[in-house]
Amino acid sequence: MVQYNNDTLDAAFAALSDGTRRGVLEQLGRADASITALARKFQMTLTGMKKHVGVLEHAGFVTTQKIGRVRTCKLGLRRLEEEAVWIERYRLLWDARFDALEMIVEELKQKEKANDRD
Amino acid sequence: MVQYNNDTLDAAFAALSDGTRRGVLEQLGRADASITALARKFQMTLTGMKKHVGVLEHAGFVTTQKIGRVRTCKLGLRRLEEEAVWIERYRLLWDARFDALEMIVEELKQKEKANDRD
DNA sequence: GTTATACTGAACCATATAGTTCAGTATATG
DNA sequence: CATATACTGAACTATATGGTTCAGTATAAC
Repeated sequence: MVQYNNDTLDAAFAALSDGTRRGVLEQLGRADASITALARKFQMTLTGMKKHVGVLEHAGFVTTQKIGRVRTCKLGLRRLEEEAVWIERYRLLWDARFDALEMIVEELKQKEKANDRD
Repeated sequence: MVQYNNDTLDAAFAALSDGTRRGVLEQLGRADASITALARKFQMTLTGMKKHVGVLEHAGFVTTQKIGRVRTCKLGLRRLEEEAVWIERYRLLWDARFDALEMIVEELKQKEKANDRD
């Protein structure tokens, strides 16, 4: 019934709603990194960082690969395409809405003028 | 120490991470609406919808005004500017990162060729 | 072979989210 | 005035989030 759902988008925006995770994405934009390196940089336990990476991985923003004892994290193939599209679509809606409001305001002004003439 | 935080962005992305709230934004993009109207449209109690509207309001996406017994919700002044900027910046990072990767791949290919010639 | 490193998983904690019900208050309507 | 409507707030439930500690396992280094 509720077809307003889109789990992919939910997961993506939820992943982006945490400062640490946004920081991790920016970090990985500069260079791949191990869990340990990220944990140190963001002053957090390994376990804590692992969870954040898990969230980013689940959202498709990050992929990881374990070689030996080191798990290397890198940016995934998902490049915020969908999110950008959603936001853009919303912005268009917003613009349209406020253009409409302006028209109404304009209309009211005209009516007022007409009333003034009475 | 953790300067990766940005509560505004946190609140914005968190607000967008729920399908019902994204639906409400789209709805308000078409026309202002009361809590009751939104609750009916999204098949939810008044109290539940009030909470969603509260989240959107807190994030700055929606403003409300109570006249008589009706609280009318409309799009706020915040038009996802910051979010669009963040996402765009990330996308540039992403592109740069993958361009760099491509260069490395290219480099490896060259080395391989050189080895083949040995 | 011992020790250090890097991660992993389970369990726990505090708080937040998404929803509900129920009992109000305030405002329209007849 | 009586009743219906629209919202509000408190309290409760179930689940998720962001973090921790602690006890492992697997691999690398000496």
